[in-house]
Amino acid sequence: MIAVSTGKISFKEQMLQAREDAIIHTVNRLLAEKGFDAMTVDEVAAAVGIAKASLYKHFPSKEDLAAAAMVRALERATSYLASLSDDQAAIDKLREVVRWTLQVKLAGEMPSLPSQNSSLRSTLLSNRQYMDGLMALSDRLGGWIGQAQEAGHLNRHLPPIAVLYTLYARACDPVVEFLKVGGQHSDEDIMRLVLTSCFDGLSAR
Amino acid sequence: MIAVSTGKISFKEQMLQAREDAIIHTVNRLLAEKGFDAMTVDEVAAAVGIAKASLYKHFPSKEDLAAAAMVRALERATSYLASLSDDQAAIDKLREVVRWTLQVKLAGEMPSLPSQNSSLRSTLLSNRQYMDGLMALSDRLGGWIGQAQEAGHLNRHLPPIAVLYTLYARACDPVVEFLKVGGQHSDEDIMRLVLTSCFDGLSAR
DNA sequence: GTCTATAAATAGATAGAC
DNA sequence: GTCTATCTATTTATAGAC
Repeated sequence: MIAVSTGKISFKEQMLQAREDAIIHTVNRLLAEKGFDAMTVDEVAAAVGIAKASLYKHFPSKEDLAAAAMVRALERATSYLASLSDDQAAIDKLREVVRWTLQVKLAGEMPSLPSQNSSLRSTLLSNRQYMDGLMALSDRLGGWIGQAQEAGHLNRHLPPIAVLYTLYARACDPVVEFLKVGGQHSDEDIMRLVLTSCFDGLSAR
Repeated sequence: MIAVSTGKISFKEQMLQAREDAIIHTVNRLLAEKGFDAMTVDEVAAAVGIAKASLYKHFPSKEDLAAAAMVRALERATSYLASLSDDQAAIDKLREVVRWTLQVKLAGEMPSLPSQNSSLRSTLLSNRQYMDGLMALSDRLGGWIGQAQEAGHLNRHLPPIAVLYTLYARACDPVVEFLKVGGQHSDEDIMRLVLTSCFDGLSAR
């Protein structure tokens, strides 16, 4: 049945896809709000408005729910990367990526997972979509990091992998939440502060 | 019964204290290893070698166990701060503090708690020892941050509170773990890299 | 595929004897 | 205070009707 589809089947598939989109959106929000451990499957089902058993027809486990949300997040990130003009210097694109990350985070839409959870970890490692998405993202960022180092814009003494990890870490930087709950700074302020400390460091220049 | 103690009572109290020390040490290790959510009270009791019910005679809840470990960690930090010479420049003391933090972390002895957990959060907020210790530590670091800014060593455009949070965040920086599991860098390398990106930033100088 | 109802397992906390 | 045994609540996951 390759390349054959009736309108009815397509419609059904669209409905299915739409529901899964809603599920993933809810999971994404809950992962951003309370994290993987505090998020319960009952909660997800209730928020989506379907029975828990129905949820398990779409995703075989809680870990797979989280994985689907992470795949979606990676797609959003990759999509944003593609929107950046090739005319910009690599260092500027990297700054823009971090800014975008902080924006998503401040909007409460950045899912974050505990790096210690082993069952979650193995699910992610065996998820091809996730691993491929992560590799694609890392390759692209890695390329820009190399370019920025060659151009003398990024510290050449830092291994590219360390730079990459440091950029990724902005997606779960607790400084953002701390400053936000402090209430003394606007979102724009927070982004500026974190961007400054990330790229320029704490020391005076 | 103030300032009165028999040898017997003192001995009993010493035994009690020793046991609680062992409990706190175990909790500290487990919090560093697997985090608060993954740590179970059964596990703590088994590791200490006592029954779970006995554990609950010492600490009324899992949250209080974690709080006790955090108080201990704050004491260790404060003790380290006190060991730093007043002759050093404030900026150097701050660098040393971060280096010490990374060392403890790399040794697998830095407990870290989820900032989202609300029951844990309220337990910590109502724990006087914890709050006092945190305040004392923050005051001291805050003083050094101010001095370093006045001396022109720290970026004056960053609010001291943002600097403080950024320093605290090194205690739960995932970059450290990522680089460590990568296996390509020694602990000394990792400390150098994280210290560089923290104080000097990713951008070239 | 969606539902209700329930299984199965886990974990925080406690009762009561000693 | 320490123990064994148990309670209670929660949560992941599934059975089975429709």
